Amino acid sequence: MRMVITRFPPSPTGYLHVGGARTALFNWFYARHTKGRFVLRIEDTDTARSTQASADSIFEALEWLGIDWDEGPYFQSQRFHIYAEYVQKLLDTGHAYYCTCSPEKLDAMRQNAMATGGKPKYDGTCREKILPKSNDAVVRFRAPLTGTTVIQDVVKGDIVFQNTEQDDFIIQRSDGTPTYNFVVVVDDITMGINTVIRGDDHVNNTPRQIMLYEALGAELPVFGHLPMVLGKDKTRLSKRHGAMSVTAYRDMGFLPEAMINYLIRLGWSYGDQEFFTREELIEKFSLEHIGKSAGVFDIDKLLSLNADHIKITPPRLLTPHLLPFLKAKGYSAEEGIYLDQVIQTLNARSKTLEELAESSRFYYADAVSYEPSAVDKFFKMEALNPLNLLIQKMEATPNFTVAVLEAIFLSVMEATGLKLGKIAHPVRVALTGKTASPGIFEIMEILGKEQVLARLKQAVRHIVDMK
RNA sequence: GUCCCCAUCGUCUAGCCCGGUCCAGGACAUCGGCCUUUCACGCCGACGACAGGGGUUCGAAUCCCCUUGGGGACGCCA
Repeated sequence: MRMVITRFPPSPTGYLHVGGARTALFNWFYARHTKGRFVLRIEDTDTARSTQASADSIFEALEWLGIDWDEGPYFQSQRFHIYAEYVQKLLDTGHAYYCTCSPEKLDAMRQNAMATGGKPKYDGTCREKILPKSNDAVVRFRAPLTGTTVIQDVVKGDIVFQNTEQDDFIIQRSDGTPTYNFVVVVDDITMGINTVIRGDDHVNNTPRQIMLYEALGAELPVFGHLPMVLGKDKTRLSKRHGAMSVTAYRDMGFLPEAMINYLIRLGWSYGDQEFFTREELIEKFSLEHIGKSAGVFDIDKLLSLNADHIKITPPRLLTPHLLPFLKAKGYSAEEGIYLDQVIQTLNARSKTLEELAESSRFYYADAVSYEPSAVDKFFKMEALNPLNLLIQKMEATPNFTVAVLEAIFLSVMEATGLKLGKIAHPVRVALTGKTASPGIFEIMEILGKEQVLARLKQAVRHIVDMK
C-alpha cells in the first residue's frame, strides 16, 4: 500500500470560493484519513490574472478552515524550467511538434466546426510538417488519432472517450509559457501526486492528461471527479448566488467546523449521520460514498449545522471565534468566566456567532434600552409592587445565586398572590429590554447583584415616569 | 452544435453494485403539539420523492434501452 498523496491547486485569480474549498477539503480529509500527504500548489501560469493578494486570501481561507499542508505552497511560476525540460522531452520523442498556425486561423476553424455541427478541433495542419522552433510557434501535443482513452474514476466509474474527439492541443504558447493541461501533469508527476480529486468540470481535460502521462511514461494517478456545487436555481454557483467566498461565511458568523461539516456532507455520506466533528471526519471520510450527482448549496442546512456546532463547542474554544463579533459591536468583552457564562446561556439559541453576539447585548451594555413593544406589554402599574418587593428582598440578601433568587421570587409570589409569569416578564424586560432572553434567574446570577438592582430600579423609575 | 456526466421528498441524502426485508429511511426547511416565566433547546407528530416510457424478471427505486430534464466541457484560462 503506497502512501496517498493528494493536492489542492487553486489559481490565484480571486478568493477561495465554497466550491474550491470543498475540493480542498475532500483532498485534505482523504490525505489525513489515510495518513498520507497533502500538497498545496498555486497555479499561477496565467501571469496576467494571478495576484499575490489572491494567493494570500486563499491561504487565509485555508487557514481558517484548518487545512494545513505538508508540502508547498509551490508556485508554478517558479517552475518554468521544469516545464521547458518536459516540453523538450516530448519534442525529442516525437510526442510534440511546433505549429505556426495563427490564432485567427484557429478561430475561423472553430467557428466553422461549430456551425457545421462538429466539435471544434485543431485540424493538424502542422502535425506532419516537422517545423523548426521559431518565435511565434506554439508546441502541440501529438495526440493519438485512433482508439479510446478511459478514465477509471473512483467516483464516476469508467468514462470512455473516443480519441477522435481529441485534437493536438497546445502545451506551450508562442511566448514560451506552458499551458494548463501540461503543467498539471508535469507537476503531478514530479510531485508524486497519486490521487487527484477535483471538480468534475475537469473530466473533459482528463483524457488529454492521461495521454500526456502515457507519452511521458508515467504511472497514472487515481482520479476522482466530484460533482459540482450548484446554486438555488440549480445552475453553477456564481456571484449571482450571493456569498461565494469562504471568508464571507466566517464574517457572517459561521464556525469553520460547521463549514467543513456542511461542505463534506454535500456530496458524501456516512449512512444517516449528519453531524461530524473534524476528528470524526478524519476517522470516517473516504472516497467511497461520494455521490455522483451535483448538489445545491443550501444555507439553511449550513445554518442548522452551525447552530449545532456552536452548541457543542466549549466556551473557551468558541471565544476566539466570537470575540471579533463582540468587539465589532463595541462591547468590552474578553476571555474569562463572565464570557463563558454569557456563551452558556446563549449558545443553544444562536444560529450564528453574529446572532449570539447581538443577543448578548444586555450583558455588556451599560444601560438597557427597552424595546417599545416590550414596554407596552409588561411595564404596567401592576408590575410596580412586585418589582419593589423584589428590590427590597434582593438588597437584603448577600448571596446572589439562582437558588436564592428563586426563593425570593417565590416569596414575592406569595406576598402578592401573583403567578410567576406576571413577575418574570417585567423583570425580563427590566434586565434585557426584550421579551425573549435566556432564563432570568441565570441572567441575574451572571449579571450580579449590583447590576440587577440598578436595572430593576431603572425599570421602576421608567414605569413611574410613564404614568 | 459536438462530447462527457447526472437523475429518490422543496433541499442534502440512505437504499442501487449483491433485485424481494422499501406502500422507500434520516436530516434541513415548513406546519402542528408537548415542555416552559419568555425565546430558544429538547421531544413527539404531520406534510413530502423513486422524472417518463419501454423491456428483463414470479418480483425493480435497485438491471438494460429510449425519451425528457439538468449540469459540465469544447481557449495560445485554470
